[in-house]
Amino acid sequence: MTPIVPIAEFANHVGQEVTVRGWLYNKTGKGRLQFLQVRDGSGIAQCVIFEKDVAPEVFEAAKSITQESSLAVTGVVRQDDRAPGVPGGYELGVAALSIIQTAEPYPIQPKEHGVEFLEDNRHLWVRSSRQWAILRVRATLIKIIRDWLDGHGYLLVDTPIISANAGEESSTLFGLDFFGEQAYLAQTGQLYNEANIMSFGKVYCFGPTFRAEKSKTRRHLAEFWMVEPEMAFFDLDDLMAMEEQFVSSVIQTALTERRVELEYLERDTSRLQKITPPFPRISYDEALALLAEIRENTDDPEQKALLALEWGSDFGSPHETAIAESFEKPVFVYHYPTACKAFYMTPVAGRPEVCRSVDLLAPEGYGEITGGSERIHDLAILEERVKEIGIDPAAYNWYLDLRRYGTVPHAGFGLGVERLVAWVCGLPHVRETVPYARRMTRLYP
RNA sequence: UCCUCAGUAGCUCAAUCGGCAGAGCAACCGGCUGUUAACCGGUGGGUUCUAGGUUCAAGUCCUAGCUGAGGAGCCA
Repeated sequence: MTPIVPIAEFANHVGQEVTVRGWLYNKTGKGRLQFLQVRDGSGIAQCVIFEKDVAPEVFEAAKSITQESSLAVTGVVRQDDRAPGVPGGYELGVAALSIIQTAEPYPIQPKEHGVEFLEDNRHLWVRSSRQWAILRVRATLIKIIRDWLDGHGYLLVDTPIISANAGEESSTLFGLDFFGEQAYLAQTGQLYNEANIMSFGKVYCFGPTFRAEKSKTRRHLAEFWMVEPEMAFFDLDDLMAMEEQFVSSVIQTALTERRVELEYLERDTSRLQKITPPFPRISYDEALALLAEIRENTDDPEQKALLALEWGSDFGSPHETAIAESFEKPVFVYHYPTACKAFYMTPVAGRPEVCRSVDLLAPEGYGEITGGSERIHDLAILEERVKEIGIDPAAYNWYLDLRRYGTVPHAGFGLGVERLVAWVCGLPHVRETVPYARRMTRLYP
């Protein structure tokens, strides 16, 4: 028996006879010479079959094998610069071939397809090398995020996905029947994080979150993954300092660990390499002034209209993009108007119309990548805010309790995994950043 | 919810002024010893999104609907 070797490790097996088990990704023939591109999950390798080198039935099988048939090939690994693949540069000189199953005509070809067709066939599309590369980057980013937090004193504390809190924005929640009671799929684990920091100091939750918003844009999913760190004894400055270390480190590590995949995706990583601390920081007021300046300098009347904004409104997508494009690195925008942020964000002392919140806007049009704030830790102020917003204090009794029993200043933020993956991979749409996207128009497969 | 655009072969698309439904790829058959989404020759493949309407004649024009895409709002 020859050893079964992952394609990714071909470089360590040059001159040795090995077996690869996998699927036929693509095939081209030149008469008495056949090229099979075989993928095994770790990579894609070209397997070369000369008619004179193998038994007639093996060559016949190689000629007639269909795309995505499952197979095992045995042969000697050799270095050859002409060999395509991932990582490429090595190929297999085939001595034996066995077909496990001959695939029926495969719907996805190595060519352009429409997005609806591809999403209908997502269960097959995940095999495509581009999707394979993206999902490997995604898995690595998640691992790096967790490694960084675990290595910096944060404890993973899971928060519930089924939640009773109607709270802030019930229109954007997915409802469900919980043994006769109205329940909702979680939008955030943050309120539970605030309880957990009083036990563990620094925590994070990492899981799927759900928004029933009828959003149809390249940045929105109905089900998306979010990591939410929350820290006791953190103020807004601590928060920004932590975020820039965290985000920079995650990106730099991903560039190293997934170099091959990002190269395959033809991602220009030069801009990502510049993502190092410190990040620029501007206030909401300064951001408004910056937008006004950008409006002054543009001749495009459409752009002028899009960028119009009055004090007190939250930024839309065009504003975020324009602000972010003014900087090479991600930019922090802090002190947003209290009215356009969540009720639990701390008002600025002496200026309660703005709050101690901060969003991180990614460059290259990827928009808001994190959103966070210093939370209200004073019971009286929080009770007042609850009253102002008009939500039922009874439903938040446990949350208010946290301010009754040893409250401390604290802060936290949420980072959207899909937007991070899209940014790192340079993708135009978040639909490709998650294995099975759930969007307003997409529930199957 | 609003704005814009689109729907023709398995896939990606064409079809002039309203006048016989087309190509490439895929599939199938044949050829080719270094292909990179190979190439060359051949074969089969259609409820033109749906329902009405106008017309001698509708993929094309009109009305309504369905589905999708991009954007806005909202957000990570």
